[in-house]
Amino acid sequence: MKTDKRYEKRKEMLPLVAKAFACLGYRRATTSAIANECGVKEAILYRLWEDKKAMFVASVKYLTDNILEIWERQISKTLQENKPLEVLFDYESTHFAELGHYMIIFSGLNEVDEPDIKKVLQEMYNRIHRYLVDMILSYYGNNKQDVTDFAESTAWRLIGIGTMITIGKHLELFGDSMREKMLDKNILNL
Amino acid sequence: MKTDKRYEKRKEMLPLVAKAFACLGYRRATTSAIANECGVKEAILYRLWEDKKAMFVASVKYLTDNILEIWERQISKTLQENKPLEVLFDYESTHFAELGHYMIIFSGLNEVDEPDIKKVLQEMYNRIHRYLVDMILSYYGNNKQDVTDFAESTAWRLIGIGTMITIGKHLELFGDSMREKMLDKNILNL
DNA sequence: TAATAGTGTTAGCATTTACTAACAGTTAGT
DNA sequence: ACTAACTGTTAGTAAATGCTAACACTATTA
Repeated sequence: MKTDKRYEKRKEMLPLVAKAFACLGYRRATTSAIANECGVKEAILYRLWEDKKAMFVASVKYLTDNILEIWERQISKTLQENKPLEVLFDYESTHFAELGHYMIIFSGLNEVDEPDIKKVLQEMYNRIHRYLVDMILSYYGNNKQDVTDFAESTAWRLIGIGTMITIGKHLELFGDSMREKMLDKNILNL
Repeated sequence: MKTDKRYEKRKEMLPLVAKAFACLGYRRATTSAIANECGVKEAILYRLWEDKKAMFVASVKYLTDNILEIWERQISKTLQENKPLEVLFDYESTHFAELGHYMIIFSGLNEVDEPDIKKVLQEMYNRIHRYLVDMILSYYGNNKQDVTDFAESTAWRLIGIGTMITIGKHLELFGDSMREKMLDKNILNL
């Protein structure tokens, strides 16, 4: 039926739409630029999503899934030898910002007066935060209240540090060695 | 002469121009919106600055000065009783993101392919970073190499945490108590 | 007073941009 | 084969936006 086909098509296009947003940000990713990236005409995109905002919302969701999947895969790959949190630190300290998923967030933050966009960004941050919290808790193997508090604030801090690493890379503020120092495991009092 | 008057006018308008950019971001701050905020017509702005980009660059510089001045004032106010870094922590843990100076940065990050914008953002980050590094160094009262390394990476981390606090406030991700925990002095191993 | 420079306002231009109508060709079901 | 739905393309529209020309008015200077 109609909806089935649309669903398929959306699934096929979404990575490309998301890529356009991730490279250009919300405003600069004009509908024509997105269509170009997808190798189709604008009218086709508008048959798959109601408007540009809907394309953006779908892209944020997609990229969130994407990041968590990559982390998950990376962790399970080396689960035998290392603790998850350490794997994540090692991975991110070298790969952070490689995917270029960040522009979409910064540009989205400028559009928060659109409720849909605000909501999807909240969901994204909360999902990533929850994932990190769980990992920190399992690292310490403890669920007492004060540890939970520590895990939650630490998780937010880690996301912040990651953001700064991203900005630093984007603006060429510092090099690889600084990036590694910023994500040194010592900052967790390990 | 001509330039003198222009200089005066610019100085008078700049805080309002900056406010428009800070509230709306680069793209949403249309020249008409900026002019509105200033209570003048667009043509007048274009007699003071070459183009919108120049207005933005001037605004970023202005806001950087502004932040550093506020910090400086806050520190000198309580210098007798506390160490500068602690004052800054206390101050920021309650006031962070109050000035709303952040939108201008996020929106600027989407325009980095404009060399002027990239440059002014780099300068801004480097100035703030240097300021924090000096403060951390003076806190530890030591200039050995490893301490410098620590101070530099810690300063970037602090800016990152501040950024996350800002985003958290903007997106209503967490409340005041979390903000305080995130900027707890313990994270400096004090 | 006359000439020059500066200020404020209007109107508008050229371009971009999100979005759509409509048509031609194709596929699919009966 | 015939109808109906879908796909791809063209062309275009209405609004927004960065920016400017040009005019009337005022202040300044010679």
